[in-house]
Amino acid sequence: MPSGSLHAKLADALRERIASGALAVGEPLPSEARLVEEFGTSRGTVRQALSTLRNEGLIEGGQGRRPVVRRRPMGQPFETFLSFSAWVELSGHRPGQHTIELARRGADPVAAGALGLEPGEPVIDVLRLRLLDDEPVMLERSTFVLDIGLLLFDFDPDAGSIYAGLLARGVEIVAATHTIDAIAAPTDDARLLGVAKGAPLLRERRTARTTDGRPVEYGDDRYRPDRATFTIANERAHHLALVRTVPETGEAL
Amino acid sequence: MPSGSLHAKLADALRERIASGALAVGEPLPSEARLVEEFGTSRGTVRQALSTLRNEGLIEGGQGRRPVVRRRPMGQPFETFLSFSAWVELSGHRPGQHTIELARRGADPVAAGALGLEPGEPVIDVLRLRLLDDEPVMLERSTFVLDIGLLLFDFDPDAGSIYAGLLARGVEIVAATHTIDAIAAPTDDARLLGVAKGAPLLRERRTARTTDGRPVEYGDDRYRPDRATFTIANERAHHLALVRTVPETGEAL
DNA sequence: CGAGAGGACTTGTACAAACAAGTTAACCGC
DNA sequence: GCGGTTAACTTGTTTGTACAAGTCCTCTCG
Repeated sequence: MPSGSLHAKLADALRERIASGALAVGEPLPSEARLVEEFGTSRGTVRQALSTLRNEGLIEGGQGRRPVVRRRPMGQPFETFLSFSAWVELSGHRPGQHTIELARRGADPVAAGALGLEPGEPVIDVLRLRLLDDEPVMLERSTFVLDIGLLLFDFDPDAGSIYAGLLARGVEIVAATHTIDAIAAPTDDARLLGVAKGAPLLRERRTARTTDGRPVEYGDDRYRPDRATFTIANERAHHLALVRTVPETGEAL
Repeated sequence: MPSGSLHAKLADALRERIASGALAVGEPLPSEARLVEEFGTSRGTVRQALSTLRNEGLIEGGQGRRPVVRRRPMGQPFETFLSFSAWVELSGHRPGQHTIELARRGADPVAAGALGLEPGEPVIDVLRLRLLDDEPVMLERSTFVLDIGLLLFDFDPDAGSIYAGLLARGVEIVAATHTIDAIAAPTDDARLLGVAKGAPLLRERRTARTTDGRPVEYGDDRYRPDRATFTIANERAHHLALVRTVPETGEAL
């Protein structure tokens, strides 16, 4: 998808070469002069494209030395973090889901606070059990504001990602705030996830917003910590990237 | 600290104005033409400085519209995430620590694996109880490679940040990988942290590296989830920022 | 054989000019 | 008064040129 401007097309082309492996990890990129020759643009445009890739963390290097392809492209943080299905597939496993409840009711105080509503205002609640290779991994409680949540009745939530379904209907979620902590499993959650009551669960609470900054979803996801963890890689100056990872099996609780 | 190049100095100057409040949040920056006039540079240089600030997330804006100062500068993610002391102080609380053990012994298999050593190779183990307003919040188990760890005997670990002490001795930790999950508190940990045995703890395991990529520390931090959580804010395209936050008091476990 | 000088190559910085495209506000006509 | 057009202003894109500074290889000299 060439995004109009020349430097964007050039950046896309180079990204493509890196993704396809035409430019291997650790390998130096063609020199700027070479790229100028190949793409028929000016050096300024080439440098603008390279600057984009540098900001994305795809390449690194210093003065006098050709930039090299970075070790780990570390994926698309946003989509990966937002979508359970996308994460599981990226991990090489098979995602699944079972919708336990899809209901319209009054908002509970916590969700109402996060969504900027009054408690009791009508919202759409979704309770889904998420599976990884047919085993329960996560219990997802989502609360959507009414107009967005009503769209959920239009498609099958068991089919796949809710976010993908909403996106197809024009609802674009572009920002979210996540809080991660740990809780003891209540009786109901323990039964659904197949763990003992009181066992530690990894909890991620989420407020998701659309382009205009309006919060449209409040989520409370509870993971079996032996099946899912969160991983963060950070480097000084260069920004953070966060992805969920599947811990090695056989790890003791 | 003007970093030599003109565009870096210009970026520093603008950062300074934002930090000092001379450019308030939400306020538009001077136009590029205005900055050219004021600093006596070319427009390309001005644009390069603005590009830097944009990448740092300090400003945002689109074509035809003057860029505006962003809502939250969102701090220094790396230092904040690395240093317990810095985080607590930033949260407006009083940090404290009590070193329980500082020992030289053979590396256990997990730490050895993370540090690229053979199990049993000599390492330096540190066990510290971290306090927030005099109450225990986190139990920190760190394993340092021998040459780095020996430096710890030179200064008082109870005085403050180990990272600050190491930095003063020329050990610069610039990258780390963090894994977050939840575990049930073992008997010893429960006693030290003042929670019931089996209570859920938020665990962060960490491998920290120096400039050359060599892993020098493996850490296992266990938090009381009612006193510390992890928060992530992400926006599409724009990268992630992560900070630890103190949850509101009185929140039920 | 090793160390150092030199030069070719590469990226970083800075300036200048011109046009494209989006935003804003004033202005004019109805 | 209201709506649409226009014009000024602003940022985005692209090209061109020149020099500075760092890297890497080669060649020479001791």
